[in-house]
Amino acid sequence: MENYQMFFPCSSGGDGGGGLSAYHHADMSSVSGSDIFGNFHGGDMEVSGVLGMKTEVDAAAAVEADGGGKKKGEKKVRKPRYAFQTRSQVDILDDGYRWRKYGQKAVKNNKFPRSYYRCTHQGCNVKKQVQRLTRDEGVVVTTYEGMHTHSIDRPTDNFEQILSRMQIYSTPF
DNA sequence: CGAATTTGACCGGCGC
DNA sequence: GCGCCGGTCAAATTCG
Repeated sequence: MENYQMFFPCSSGGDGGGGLSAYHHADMSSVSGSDIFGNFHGGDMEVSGVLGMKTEVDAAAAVEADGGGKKKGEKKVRKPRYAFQTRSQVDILDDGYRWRKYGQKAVKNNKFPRSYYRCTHQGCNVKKQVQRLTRDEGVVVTTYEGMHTHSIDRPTDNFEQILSRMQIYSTPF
């Protein structure tokens, strides 16, 4: 009933994301290694269509207000991270939600800074990251973290509409 | 006037 | 134990 926030419910088993596994911030100290999505399209594998997505369940800290005074034994709430790689020259990939930029940091492996966004909805602690690939400025990686607990504030007709919008921004020459 | 955005500083974790 | 990197928050500013 409340699963329309998922753009792509295709995160089901099947592939299990066996193709994409480059998103690891483990080697933050090592210069060569944290090439996020660097080899993603480095070879011949490029985003032909509109986006390349990777779904991964990463165990992270649980930061949820329980409202019940004391809370212990927090269940391992995995924070699903969804990375969308889109080909667009503009970083304003409006998916229909309201985002508030709360930080911007530059990455070593990227000459472009990474933007941190957060959902402005109360109780919706969804975070979004937007990063541009150094090798391809036309490629924007949007990483969604968390799940929206409210409906979209924008008239989202269909995925095709969003995709169409993305294509509009993407001007292939 | 209110909300959103910007930039800087601070904090925590991990590595060495 | 110290240093470095990444991430987040906070205050000030700007735009609508």
